Amino acid sequence: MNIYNTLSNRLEEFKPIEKNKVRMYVCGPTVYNYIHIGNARPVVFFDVVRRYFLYLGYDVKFASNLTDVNDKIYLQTLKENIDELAIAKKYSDAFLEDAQNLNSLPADVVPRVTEYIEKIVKYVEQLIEKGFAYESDGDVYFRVTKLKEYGKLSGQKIDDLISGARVELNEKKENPLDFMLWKHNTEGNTYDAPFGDGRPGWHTECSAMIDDIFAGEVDIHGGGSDLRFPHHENELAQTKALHGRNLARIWMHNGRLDLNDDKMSKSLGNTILVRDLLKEYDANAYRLLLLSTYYRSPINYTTELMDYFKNEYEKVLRAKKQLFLDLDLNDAFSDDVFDEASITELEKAMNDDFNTPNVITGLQSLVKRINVSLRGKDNKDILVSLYNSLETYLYVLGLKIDLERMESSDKELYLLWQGARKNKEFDKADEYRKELVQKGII
RNA sequence: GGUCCCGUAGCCAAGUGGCUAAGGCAUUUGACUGCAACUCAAUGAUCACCGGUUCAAAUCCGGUCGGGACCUCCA
Repeated sequence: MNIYNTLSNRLEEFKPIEKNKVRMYVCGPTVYNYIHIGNARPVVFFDVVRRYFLYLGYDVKFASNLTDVNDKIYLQTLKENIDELAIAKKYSDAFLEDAQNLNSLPADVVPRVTEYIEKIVKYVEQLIEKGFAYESDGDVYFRVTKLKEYGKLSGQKIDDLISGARVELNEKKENPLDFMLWKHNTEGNTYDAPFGDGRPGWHTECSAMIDDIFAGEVDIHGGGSDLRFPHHENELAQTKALHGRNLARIWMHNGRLDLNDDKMSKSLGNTILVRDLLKEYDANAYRLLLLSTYYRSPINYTTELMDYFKNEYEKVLRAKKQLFLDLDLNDAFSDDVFDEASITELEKAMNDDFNTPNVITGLQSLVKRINVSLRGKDNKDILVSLYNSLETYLYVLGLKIDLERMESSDKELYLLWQGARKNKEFDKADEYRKELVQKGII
């Protein structure tokens, strides 16, 4: 399996650090608001990455943090008139709920900054001891110039970054690029630390959490491409400084989602919240939309595009329903037969840096074969193998279609419908059909 | 100023050196059908432009034009 590594800017063959295990860490949100549909892209994409490793039989440990201590959370308290912990709780819960409604598997570990203050403080202390960080008027900063490789992940040189000219002036810093590990003078909740009351800086939490949860490098560290710099660069810098090693073998960054050709951002006010989208559209349809473009490419979200994937999803749904019905009527389910060609297609696409667009093409052709086989009254062995293959696709893509086997009375009803049609008793047939539709059977 | 990405049919989108450039939507046509829905089949590309390398380029190199990202909180 090849994965594109942002650190090396090339495809690399995936080799787990520990045999048959995958350690994944994906940056989660700062919980000061509901997430929008662009925030959902990494939530869905890295879920698919994880699902594929699970499908391959890897033992996957998946951690994704929640940043629940942050200035933005404090600012939100002013709007909502509840305290920081309540804001954090409200939007943490909302995020986890949204992720679940998007059919993403819950993370194995969900570390929160509030639970990690002590470890973060200790992390900062160690960086000070090693000379990579310094105190300045109660703040603590990371000394970027001490680390020769700073800039490697983002492909930037320190001098170029400085000449970027939009770096804020801050007299407390030795160098404008130095980033904050601990913020002393701050409004809202503060925490005790040897260098003074304050709050952790943004970047340190992930490094400290990964150290704690995985006790070493992770195989894959993921997040949106806008986290590459400065967030991930700084996480990497801290780890290099403290342990002299990388934080992750492979760094993966997903592309952005635009809305009608504009960047979607809360400050522009052109966001669509996940929870609003899901009132109108099935989560499966949105997953298809997100996965229909290669993960590193941008997606331009429009209503037309969403409607298109709504239709595409409904085709998949109909095919599964009809196939399921056919197998159910004949009691023809069986676990161990697959359509090899479509499984091979799935694996080939996924092994090629998670080429989900081609997986979806495979899904579409599978759906077509199902339709043809159902019409052609192919034998049950073929139908069940197609069914099991479809289930594999749906699992990897995280499309959730739950169907229940019919009660015997429903089976009878179905047969009555078929019989009435055969006998040209169309009034009766239409009644049966109506009832079957109501019950969601056809 | 620095770093980087993209430009494939009306639309979405694979392919990144080698048979006739995947697939889907829309369009048009046909088949199936008691009606309806569904479904199936057929239907379109000088791969932004110019030049170069090569036996061979959408794919590599140079240039032109156009669009965009990051360097600042942001998935």
